[in-house]
Amino acid sequence: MNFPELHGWDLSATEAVALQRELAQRVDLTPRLGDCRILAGADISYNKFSTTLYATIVVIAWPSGDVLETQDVVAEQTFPYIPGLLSFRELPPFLTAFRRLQTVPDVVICDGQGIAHPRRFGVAAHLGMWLGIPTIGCGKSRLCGTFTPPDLPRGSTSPLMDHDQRIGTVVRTRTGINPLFVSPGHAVSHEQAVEVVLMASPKYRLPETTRLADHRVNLLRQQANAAAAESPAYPDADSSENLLNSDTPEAD
DNA sequence: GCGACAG
DNA sequence: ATCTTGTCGC
Repeated sequence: MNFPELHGWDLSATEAVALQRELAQRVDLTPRLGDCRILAGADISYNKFSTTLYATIVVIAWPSGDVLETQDVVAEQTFPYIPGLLSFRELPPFLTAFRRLQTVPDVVICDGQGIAHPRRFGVAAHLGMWLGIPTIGCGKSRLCGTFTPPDLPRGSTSPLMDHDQRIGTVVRTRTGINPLFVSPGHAVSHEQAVEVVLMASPKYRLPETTRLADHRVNLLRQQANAAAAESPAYPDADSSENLLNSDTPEAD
């Protein structure tokens, strides 16, 4: 995919919040979503206490579910996780992966919120503004807003409200299972966002795109861990003590 | 000041 | 998000 640089990423948390307020003004949710035959999912994983991020994009055909393309990226974290500023941590590696993508998806389903965000600029809205294609926020939990739990049957919904404004929809994708938090990211309506998420989640709680990306990104990380254990860049302290100290006199 | 807080 | 075994329920 090809897309222009929207802004730089060398920001403080304060600057990031200011940028969100600025960019949120330009969010355009005018529905421009046509056919949904090519869906994309994106996910990130990392080792606890590590700053290395593993990112994966999975593109699938629908309704066949066939995987059309995947892209993996390993990158160092450039921004920490701060609630409300998730996109500044996750978008840099995602954008690298999307640049390498040969297939242009009809819609991207993101892990996290779209406009259901304190400044109406969650990760899906931010990604959509960069890519210029329809995106949907589909979080497993709530960032902000109030709601009444939807009825138990799959397909039941309940509006996610921030005071008097609707910012998303709480959607039950499996009967009796915890609902998802769905909101428009870019170029989609509330209704379309819900429709797409329900379509992409026929059997499990999470959309197939999210499940596939989640599975693959964890394989990527675990394989990297195994490779690192097999041929470490630097031997661990215990096994290297003798080698490292062989020409170093002991202290008195 | 206190509680909440996507991944 | 990650760590982590078994277990309760449809």
